[in-house]
Amino acid sequence: MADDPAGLLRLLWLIAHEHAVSRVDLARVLGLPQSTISVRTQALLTAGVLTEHGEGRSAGGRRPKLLSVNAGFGHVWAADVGSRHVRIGALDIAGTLLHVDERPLDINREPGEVVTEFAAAVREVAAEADCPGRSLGVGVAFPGPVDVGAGTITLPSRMPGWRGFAVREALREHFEQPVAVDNDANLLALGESVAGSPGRTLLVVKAGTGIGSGLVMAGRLYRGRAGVAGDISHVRVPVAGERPCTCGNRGCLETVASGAALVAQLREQGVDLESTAEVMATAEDGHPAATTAVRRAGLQLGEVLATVVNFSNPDEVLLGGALSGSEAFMAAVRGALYERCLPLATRELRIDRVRFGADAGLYGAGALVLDEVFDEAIRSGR
Amino acid sequence: MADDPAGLLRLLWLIAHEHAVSRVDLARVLGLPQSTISVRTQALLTAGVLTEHGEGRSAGGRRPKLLSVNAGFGHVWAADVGSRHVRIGALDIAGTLLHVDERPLDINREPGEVVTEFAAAVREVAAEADCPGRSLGVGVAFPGPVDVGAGTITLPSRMPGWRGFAVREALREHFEQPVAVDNDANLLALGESVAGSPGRTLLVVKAGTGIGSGLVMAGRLYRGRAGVAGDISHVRVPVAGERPCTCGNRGCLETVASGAALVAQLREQGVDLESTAEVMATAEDGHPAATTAVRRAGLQLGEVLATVVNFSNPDEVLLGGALSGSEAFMAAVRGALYERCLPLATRELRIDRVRFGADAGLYGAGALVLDEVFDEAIRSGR
DNA sequence: GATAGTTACATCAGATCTGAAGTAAGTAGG
DNA sequence: CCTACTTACTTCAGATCTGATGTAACTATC
Repeated sequence: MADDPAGLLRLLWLIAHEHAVSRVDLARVLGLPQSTISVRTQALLTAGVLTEHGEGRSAGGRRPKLLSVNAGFGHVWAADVGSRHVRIGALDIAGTLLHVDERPLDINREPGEVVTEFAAAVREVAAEADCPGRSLGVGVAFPGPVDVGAGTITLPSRMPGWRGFAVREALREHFEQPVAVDNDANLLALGESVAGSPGRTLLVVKAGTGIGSGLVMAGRLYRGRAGVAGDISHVRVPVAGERPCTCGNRGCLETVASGAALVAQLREQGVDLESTAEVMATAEDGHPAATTAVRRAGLQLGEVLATVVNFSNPDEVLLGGALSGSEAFMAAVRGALYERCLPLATRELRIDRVRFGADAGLYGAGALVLDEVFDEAIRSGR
Repeated sequence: MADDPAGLLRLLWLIAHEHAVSRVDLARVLGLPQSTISVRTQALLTAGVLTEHGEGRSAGGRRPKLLSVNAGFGHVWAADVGSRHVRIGALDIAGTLLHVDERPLDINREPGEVVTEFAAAVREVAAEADCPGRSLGVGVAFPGPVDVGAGTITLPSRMPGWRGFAVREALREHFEQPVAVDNDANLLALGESVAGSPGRTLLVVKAGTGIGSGLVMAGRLYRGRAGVAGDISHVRVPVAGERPCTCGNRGCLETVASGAALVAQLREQGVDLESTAEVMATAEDGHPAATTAVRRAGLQLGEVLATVVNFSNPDEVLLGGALSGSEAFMAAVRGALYERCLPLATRELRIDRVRFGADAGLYGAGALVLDEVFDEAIRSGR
């Protein structure tokens, strides 16, 4: 549990999605001894998170007892905060998304106000949705470095005025429930790791308005010393030349391959666009300038990722964020990676989109709170 | 122990170097509970690795029992295999180097022959040296990717004909002792981590004839999926243009910043040189072309490291290998890192040379075997 | 020189995890 | 319907680690 923050959650996920339904299945899929599974499921049964409902078909021996997740136990709220909007969703305790909605939210204001507005938005969505059980916690992904231990925003290049702001405390006051916060790219990575095979090393990249990445090793999210691990947006790339970046430096990847950069580039060329989403829609419509720009962004990102892949040697590279929706973008990234990485590093490397598309961040934010919720549930139910 | 391969070794290191002499000291320095230290020291005392010799000064209470390492328990042999030479050393069980020697060794031949010659060289050195106790094991660092689990050479760009060769087995037959093998950059990293503060994340770079790096997180060496993690030598750098690399690709860092590249560059300019060592000596003598070349190599490496540092966000960046001996090289790397990294990533980042200079690989190779030796000693002495 | 406070170390009980053995409950074949 | 084999799950003992408590041995103070 402690050595795998997503341990119990992955177990529930497997049960809920019928990838594993009996204790033996779980042991096999998770690569853990049956005794360990037996103890853990027992704890979850006692806590009321799991229930048993009858028996399955025999495979030549004793029939397995069928496990299922007790949906009535409750749900959590997850949110993925963007520059202009916030995506809000409810997840059941197995980490499955029950309901999603998107609301406008301007984060370029006084943090306290934003938090209040955010809380109201969540309550609104909650009133509309019909989620089973009571709400157990809230997880939020922010578009910038977060000090997870302290629950504060570290250095918000896209969130001016938020420096050092104690978001977690502010949110807890509004919700009076467990609250967990982290960086959006990290949570993208965490969400994918829960649904993926255990023990694999994942490099998950969020290519949206900004660019970020998260690394999951052996089920653990690696956050680095200052919690800024995974930053690849300020790597110098030759084609960026001397273009100034929000970080104060010049020639960063972000100035040529981020959604924000694409918007700027296309506007320079006289294409009337305002958001990353519009860029993607325009490219999808076959607009030549937009398509070329998206493809170039993929090549640039791929070049940078090649360095990171050679260095960290992951099992999978997963791409999320708005740009990853484009086939041309994905192809460009793949091409650059295969061309520039060592054969040994790419031989069995899986390069793919994140499983949950635009909702991937929500799955991760949900996973982060759920981990706390289960710890609490098991501790108290003993 | 299991979660920190250098656990016992670090403990012994602290005792031997008088950084910690009593159990309470150890607990404080290692950040572990006293009870754990008590149990571990007891096991080491029983195994005969540690001894108690009298008591220390009181600090206002009960006098501490002084611990010391039993040098008579034995020693291990460590080797750092280079392209043309092999560096051979003996380390006591605290991981301290007792004796070093360097011998010529041509690895561009049939692996079996090389191993035989290597074993003979070790025995020669051993005959000359007067090391306390018996030999307990052998650790060897190779200049290429090693499959540590299987004990084989993976893909030896600098060791043609070694592909898949079972070095560990071959060595074990010669020495009839525990043998441990790994990549040289990995062992450089491991060696530094034992002597450094526990729990820190270290990015250790070997800049010699080739370029490699190793990452240590929370005392654990990260080897990646295929055991090729840490490769940064085949990243594309703009100044390398279309220069062909041994990896089959073009424009790699290795073609401009490695010792081999410097030799080639300077020879093109009419400077008569053959080895990386000569390049460094020439630069040290103030030869302008050599100095410029070394400095440029540092800048190139620094640019690439900036990406890796932003991504992995370590506590320390440590440089080893022949090039790191140059002040100009170090300054260039530092400069590039500070210029290109995020302020958050460099704010408390330590950038330095490896503690043990040319012997750093030996410390790591020794640490790797010693870990096995202690496991064995404790298991049998029970 | 009794008392209180400090420091160092040992020991133990509780928690977690896991391998091995045990129990339960089926199928298949005669 | 009895025996042998499978499969599924439980239980238990042993290992490791650690927080809490206990013991030992000293210093300082009145």
